[in-house]
Amino acid sequence: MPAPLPFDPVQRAGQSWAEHYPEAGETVYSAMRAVTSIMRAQQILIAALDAALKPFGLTFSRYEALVLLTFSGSGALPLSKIGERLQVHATSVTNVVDRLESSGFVRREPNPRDGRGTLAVITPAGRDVARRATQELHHDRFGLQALSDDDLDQLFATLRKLRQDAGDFVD
Amino acid sequence: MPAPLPFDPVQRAGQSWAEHYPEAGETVYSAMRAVTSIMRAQQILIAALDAALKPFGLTFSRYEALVLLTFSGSGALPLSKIGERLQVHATSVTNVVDRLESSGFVRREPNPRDGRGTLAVITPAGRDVARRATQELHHDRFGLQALSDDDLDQLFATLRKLRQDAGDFVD
DNA sequence: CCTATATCAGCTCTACTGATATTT
DNA sequence: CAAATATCAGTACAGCTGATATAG
Repeated sequence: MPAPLPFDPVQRAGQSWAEHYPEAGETVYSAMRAVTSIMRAQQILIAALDAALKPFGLTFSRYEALVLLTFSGSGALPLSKIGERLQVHATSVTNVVDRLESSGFVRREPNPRDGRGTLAVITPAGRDVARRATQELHHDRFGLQALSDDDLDQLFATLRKLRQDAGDFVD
Repeated sequence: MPAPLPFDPVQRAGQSWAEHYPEAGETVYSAMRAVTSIMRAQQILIAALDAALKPFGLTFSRYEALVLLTFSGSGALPLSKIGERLQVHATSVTNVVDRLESSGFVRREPNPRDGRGTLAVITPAGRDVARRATQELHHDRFGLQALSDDDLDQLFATLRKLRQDAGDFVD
């Protein structure tokens, strides 16, 4: 890990932006700072989460899929439903389930209600690792120890507008 | 693009979390919603930005590096400085500069002040594409049209705590 | 001698496109 | 027949490790 900078690089970028694009206006500088902050925040969080999950043989993507399965009554979901809920591409679902399957955390079964479909079914080992990994992430507060409860709820509320605008859901 | 869900999947996940981990407490549900929202927001934004930049032969990473060069007085920066400012790994800087160089947007020069180092120097074509790409991103408000100026500034302020906590900078 | 800079080979991961087999 | 489900091959990208050559 490199030494910290003696200044906030995003703030500095915003100042440079204002100097070089004076006609753009404040709203553009605010947007630039926000988008850069989100990119960097995601990078920080995914690194922390993946590092915390590595001892369990999971990445955050695989963890999300596994937990979704524990939340379903039967521990089984069609792959299409997993993609829908986690907002990931069908081929990415195939990939994630492939890896969870080769780790022994899920198995595939044909969907009895739809001959085209496949169910991902969580195994006892999958339930166990999900439980232990969740305990760890709860302890880490999902990497967000630096933020207050109000910060967290405000982030959710604000980014919800963005997700809604992007067409993730109607509500 | 798939049909929108009739509910917010992050909100739904938060409810499931509270049901399945009742001992975890509200702060954990808030953290879970926030982290999931940040992940999804980044995915939405990077897709929009990369799509907007594709006609220019740029990705957002390459665009950031290019703009940083336009901000330096001489249009030249050591690769190490680029990595420091954009908070990216040295090998990633090499990769980004490789691609900008093969697009003709930058060239490499030995650093006259440090025999170990290399400068990335922006070319006239690089300046031109940076200018046009910036115009486009300003018009798109960096993909953040859904958010108000207050939302944007609040996001910056909140995520700044996270970046600071992660050791990006001291201030 | 130790550290910093940059590169390279090699790997993992996610995400996407386009094509395909199967079933509804 | 058209649409949905899942897979597969192939590509692009970012991110990392470990090793290396060079220079401060």
